[in-house]
Amino acid sequence: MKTIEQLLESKNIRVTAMRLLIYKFLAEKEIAVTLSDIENAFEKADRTTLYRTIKTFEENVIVHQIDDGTGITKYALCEEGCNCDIKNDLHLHFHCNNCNETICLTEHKIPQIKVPDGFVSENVNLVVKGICDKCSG
Amino acid sequence: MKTIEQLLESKNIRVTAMRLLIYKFLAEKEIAVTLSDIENAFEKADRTTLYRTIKTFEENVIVHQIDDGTGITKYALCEEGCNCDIKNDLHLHFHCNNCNETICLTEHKIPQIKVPDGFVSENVNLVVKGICDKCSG
DNA sequence: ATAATTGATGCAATGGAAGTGCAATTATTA
DNA sequence: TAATAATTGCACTTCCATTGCATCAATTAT
Ligand SMILES: [Mn+2]
Ligand SMILES: [Mn+2]
Ligand SMILES: [Zn+2]
Ligand SMILES: [Zn+2]
Repeated sequence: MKTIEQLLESKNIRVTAMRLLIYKFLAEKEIAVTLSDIENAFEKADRTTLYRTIKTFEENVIVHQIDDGTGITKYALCEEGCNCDIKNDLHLHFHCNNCNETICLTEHKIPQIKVPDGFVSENVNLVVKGICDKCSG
Repeated sequence: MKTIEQLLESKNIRVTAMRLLIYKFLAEKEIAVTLSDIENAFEKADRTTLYRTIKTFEENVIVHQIDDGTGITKYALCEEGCNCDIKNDLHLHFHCNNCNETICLTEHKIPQIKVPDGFVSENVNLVVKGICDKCSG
């Protein structure tokens, strides 16, 4: 079990207070967050710093981007040992139409999708919308 | 085989020159188009009119919206007899990473996606990215 | 036919999110 | 300590989506 510091160092990312805070924030949430979610959580910090921090995380496969169709990009921590950079490792995302939260269903791998002759599938984005467990209870 | 006029009238949408032109434009294209694609095709017309026309079409299930992950909303005509408003009729979309075109693969229905207990699936967005038939040839 | 009403269009402005240039600050290395 | 490199903050920009309001056109009522 790596510490956050070790994780960052292993990817040659300098350990800064901001990066640790944002990482912890993401780790505590179990849902995908937008940049403005982060912004609201860290009002003292500048938006650009938050933006660049999350981009640094993204480039280094610490978080992955989620396009859930709301038009606003969301981010979530990659799982231990996930291979978000490798096309076939993609998992399913669920967007709740009631509470508007988006979560990673990391257990649910995306089924193989057949495409017509001549088409080459490189990667797949699958978002299921509906009512989440908390809202359907 | 309905004329465009009949289609519009059947949905209580007034037949205007602009609406006919935009409908024909969409019908000629076999790919999904952005608002600025339409804008470029009708430089004399105002963007707002084009925008509202497409929104009118969307509300009346004449076109459907496609979120292919490029960040820009695209639109395509609904098929004859399609039920885009009914959740299970959704089809697959393919986005080409080479030519950047997005097309409807209307023949390819989305497989049933299982979600965990407590979750209710209402609708699914599935976008496959890769190389299209024209670009892979 | 004319007036009243409703809807369509055009212009201007707004808002939100994403992204960039540059200067200032902070951390690392020489 | 000095030189260097990376991070942060501020201001600004761009792009797309959306709205308010005035005007214009079409439909309906008188
Ligand atoms: Mn995820
Ligand atoms: Mn389609
Ligand atoms: Zn919910
Ligand atoms: Zn292509």
